[in-house]
Amino acid sequence: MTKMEEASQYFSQELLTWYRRQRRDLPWRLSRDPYRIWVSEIMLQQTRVDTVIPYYNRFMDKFPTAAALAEAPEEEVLKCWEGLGYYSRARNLQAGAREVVLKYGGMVPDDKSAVAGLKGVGPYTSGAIMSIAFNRPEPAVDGNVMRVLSRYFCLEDDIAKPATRVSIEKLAVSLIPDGAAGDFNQALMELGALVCTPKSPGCLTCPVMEHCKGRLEGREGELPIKTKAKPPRPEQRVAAIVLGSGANAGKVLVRRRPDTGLLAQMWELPHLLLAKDKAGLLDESMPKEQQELAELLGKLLHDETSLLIRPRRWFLDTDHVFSHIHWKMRVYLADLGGEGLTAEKAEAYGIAAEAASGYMDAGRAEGDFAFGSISGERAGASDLYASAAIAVAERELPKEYAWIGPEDMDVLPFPNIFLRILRDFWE
DNA sequence: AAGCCGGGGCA
DNA sequence: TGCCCAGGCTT
Repeated sequence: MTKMEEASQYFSQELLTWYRRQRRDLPWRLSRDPYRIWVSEIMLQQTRVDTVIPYYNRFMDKFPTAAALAEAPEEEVLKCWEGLGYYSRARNLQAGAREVVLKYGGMVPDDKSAVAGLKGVGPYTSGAIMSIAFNRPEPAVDGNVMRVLSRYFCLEDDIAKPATRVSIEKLAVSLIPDGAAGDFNQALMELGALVCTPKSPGCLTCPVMEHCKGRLEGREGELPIKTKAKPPRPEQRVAAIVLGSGANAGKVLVRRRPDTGLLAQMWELPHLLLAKDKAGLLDESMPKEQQELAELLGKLLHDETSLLIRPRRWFLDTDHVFSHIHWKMRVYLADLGGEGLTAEKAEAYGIAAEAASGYMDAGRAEGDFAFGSISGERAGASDLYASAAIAVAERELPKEYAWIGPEDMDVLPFPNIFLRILRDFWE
C-alpha cells in the first residue's frame, strides 16, 4: 500500500467515525426525505447553517412537500425566502418542485441525471441529494470540501477554477467508504465547518491531523490557494419614501422590480441610479447638491408615475453590499403636490401658477431644503407641475407601483436594504 | 473564463 | 474594514 493509499484509508475511516460521534443535530438531519434534503441544500448554497435554520423550519412548515411548494403563489415563496438572498434559488426550487410533481408524481426520483436536471441543482447539490437522501456514492464538493482536501493532500490547484472542482470530485469519490456515502460527504463538510475552518483551522482537535500533509508541512495556513474576487463596483442611488395623502394617508409608495436581474420581482422604494457624472453629488452634503438630487428624484418619479412628488427632507444614508455591487443610497422623505385638484378646478384657477406655488410652499416648511433656485426655473417648471397636479386627481398608478402600509410588509417580499429602511421609518 | 446573483459572520 | 463562504446560471 502506498503512502497516499494509507493516508486516504485512514482519512475516510477516522473522519466517518468522528462524524458519527460529533454530528450536529440539524433540522434536515431528522429524516432522509429527499425533498427535505433538497430544500436544505438549496438554502445552504453560499449560506451558513445558523442563518438557514430558522428559514428552513418556516419553509418546511409552510411547504412540507414538493406538491405544496408547487401549488403556492410565487410571491408567497419569495416572501418565505425574504432576507436569505440569491432569490433565484427560491424561484428555481419552486420550478423544480413543479417538475417533480408533473414528471415524477411528486416524489424526488432516485436518479442522478433526473435530479441533476432540476432547475437550480448543479454538480454540488445533485451530489449532496443523491448521497445524503439515497446513499449513492456521488461526490458533493463545495468550498468546504475543497478546503479540507486541499489541506489534507496538500493540493495547490486554485480552487476558484472550475477545473479544480472537477479534479477534487474525482478524489472525493475515491474516498467514499462502501455504503457510507451520505455520512461521509456530510462528515467532510462538517469537518470544514467545525474544525478545518477558513481562517485558523483547529488542527489540535482534528480527527485526521496525524496524516494531514498540509499540517505536516506546516502549510495549513496558506491552503487552499484561491484567487481573490474583484471588489464590488460602487453605485450611487437616491430613493424616496413618498408619503401618501387622502385615501393613501399613512401609506408609502413602493414599486416591484422587473422579472429578471438583481432582486427580481422583489419590492423596493422607488429610486434612481445616479449617472457617473452625477455620482459625486452624494458625497457633497451642501444644500446645492442636496437640492439637485431632490430635483432629479422628483423628475424621475414624475415621469414614471405622473405624480407630483416633492422631496422634502433628508431621511438617512445607507450602504448595502452585494457580491458584485456596492450600493450607496440616500433616502429622502417626500410628499405629493396637487392633491384635491380636479380638472375643472384646474381650468378655473389657471393651474400652472397654483401648482408652482404649492411646490414653493413645500420648500418653506421648517427643516426643509431651501428650494430657492426653483423659483428661477419656475416659469419653465410650472407646466410640468401643472400637468402633474391634474394627473394626481385623474390617473391610476402604473401597475408596478403600489401604496402600502406597515401591515403590507408582512405580505410583500422586500430585500434587506429596503426592509431596514422601511422598518426604521415606521418605528 | 468571467460576470451575475445576497447576505451575514468574523477577526 | 476586508475576507470568507454548504453554488448555479448566463454569456
